[in-house]
Amino acid sequence: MMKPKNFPSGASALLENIDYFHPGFSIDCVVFGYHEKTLKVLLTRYQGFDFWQLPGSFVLRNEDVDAAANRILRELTGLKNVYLRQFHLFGNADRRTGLREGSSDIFRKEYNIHMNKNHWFNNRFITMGYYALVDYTQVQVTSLSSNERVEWKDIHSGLPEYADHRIILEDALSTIRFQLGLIPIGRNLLPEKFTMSELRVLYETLLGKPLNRRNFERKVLSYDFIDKLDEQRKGVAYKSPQLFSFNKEKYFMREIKGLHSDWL
Amino acid sequence: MMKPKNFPSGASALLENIDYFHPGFSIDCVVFGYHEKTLKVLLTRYQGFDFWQLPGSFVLRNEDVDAAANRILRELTGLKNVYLRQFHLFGNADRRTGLREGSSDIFRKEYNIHMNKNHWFNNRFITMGYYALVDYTQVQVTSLSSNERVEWKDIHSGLPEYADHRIILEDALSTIRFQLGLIPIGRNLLPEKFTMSELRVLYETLLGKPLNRRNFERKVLSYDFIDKLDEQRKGVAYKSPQLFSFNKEKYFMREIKGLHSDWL
DNA sequence: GCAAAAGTGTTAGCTATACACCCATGT
DNA sequence: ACATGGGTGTATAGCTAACACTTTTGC
Repeated sequence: MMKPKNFPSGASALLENIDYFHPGFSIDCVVFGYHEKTLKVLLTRYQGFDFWQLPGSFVLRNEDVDAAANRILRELTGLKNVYLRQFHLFGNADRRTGLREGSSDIFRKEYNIHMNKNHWFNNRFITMGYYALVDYTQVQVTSLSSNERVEWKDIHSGLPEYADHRIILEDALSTIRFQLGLIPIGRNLLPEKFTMSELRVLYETLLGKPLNRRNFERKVLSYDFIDKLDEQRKGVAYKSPQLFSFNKEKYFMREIKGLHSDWL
Repeated sequence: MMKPKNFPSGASALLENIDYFHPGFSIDCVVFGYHEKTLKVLLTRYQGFDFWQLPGSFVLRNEDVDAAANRILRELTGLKNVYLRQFHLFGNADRRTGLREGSSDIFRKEYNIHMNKNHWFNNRFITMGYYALVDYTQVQVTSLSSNERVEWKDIHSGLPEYADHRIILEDALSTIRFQLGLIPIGRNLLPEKFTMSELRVLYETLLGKPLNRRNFERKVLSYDFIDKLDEQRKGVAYKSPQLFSFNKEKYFMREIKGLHSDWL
């Protein structure tokens, strides 16, 4: 039962011995990316299962829960220091793990999971929902194990079908939509350098409505966390647009204080 | 190991058999009240322990986590339908339960907890932090068990000393301060009917700064979730002030949409 | 009458919104 | 040349913030 040193950084070890993990608890991650004017989410699919689910994992017995979420993201996308936040705990009494239903006998055999009814693995799971915002262009999608596929799915077409994962995703979505007007969003979803139009279209996509070009620019610049660069985007059609980037310190301050910190 | 019917609505049964509970997981509640222009928090103290802690509990194996939080609040305050929200999951690898350190041998003996190192009770705990906003005047403080004391403590003097409970409380506080400018707060902390001054002083207390009387009233009324009553507070010194109350439907809408739903 | 709190009006300055116009570039 | 997206100016309506004045009440 003692955990070996350096164990495990890859999730292939996930079920090597189920008792290395904190009992009855899991993490589910909703990883958002933005590409070609659409919002994407990373979904995974296990061999032998005919549905997509949110990437998730268990937490090691001696691992911080937040660290476990970061581990999953690193394994999944190759990225460190991802923007990753808790958004909701899903603790319904009838929740089950993703690995036990349908054709999950495969897993039981392969990973030597006992069917003891009193073992935590065969009982209710509490799961913490995390959402992540990542730069689509920087992500290298990697399967956590050989019997798993990971893909970017369009938020409007490919949705997870497993258990309550659809609810978890919806909840993550409404969380970021609510946050949109409260804290700055964009640094994590856009490349380092971006044009004002790209930022605006991102907001339009998330809000689902068109925004006034002129007024958007004025407002977003008034918050003073975006720097105008001495550079333009080349090789595009029509007039070369100005490039901007986020000022990390000022952006970070606004993340903490919120955009409406001056209320009363 | 099977859970008996109707078990337990009182926390005296809490440790009757530790395996009735979801392993390695607990709830901590930060219950805020407002009285005599100060913010208060409910703390508890177990017999044989020389420190105050946040009220908390385990979750029954077949109980929704949110339901468990509501159960604690009901037992503690006598109130149903309390404003109660998740705010953060505390999952550091070195977290321990509140019942094992110091003079906790009392508990081990009394409740027949085995010292088996592999038992979840003797390992790391993940705890979900909930905060509650309650009407101080409606609360009947009740101890969860005979060997426990529960008291309202001033937020600036009496602070919990157990483990990371101070951090959890701080976190709850900064959460409600942040929310203050985003969603309406007050309905749950104030009595049914209140004066504009009482509402303003509540905000001043939470924000820690004085607010302009005239402009506060105009702004808060402009949000249109407060009804002016045909009634005045009687028996107070000086001019009788106008009474107001929250319009439940409109208030509820603003809770969901936020005060800045018109952003862009 | 006076002090204290309540109730209400005014104004200068700022922000939001809508719209207008010109510019640069690839075809 | 012209279509398309980029860059910038402006005028109006509405809101904020600061302050001032009046009213009511208990002592």
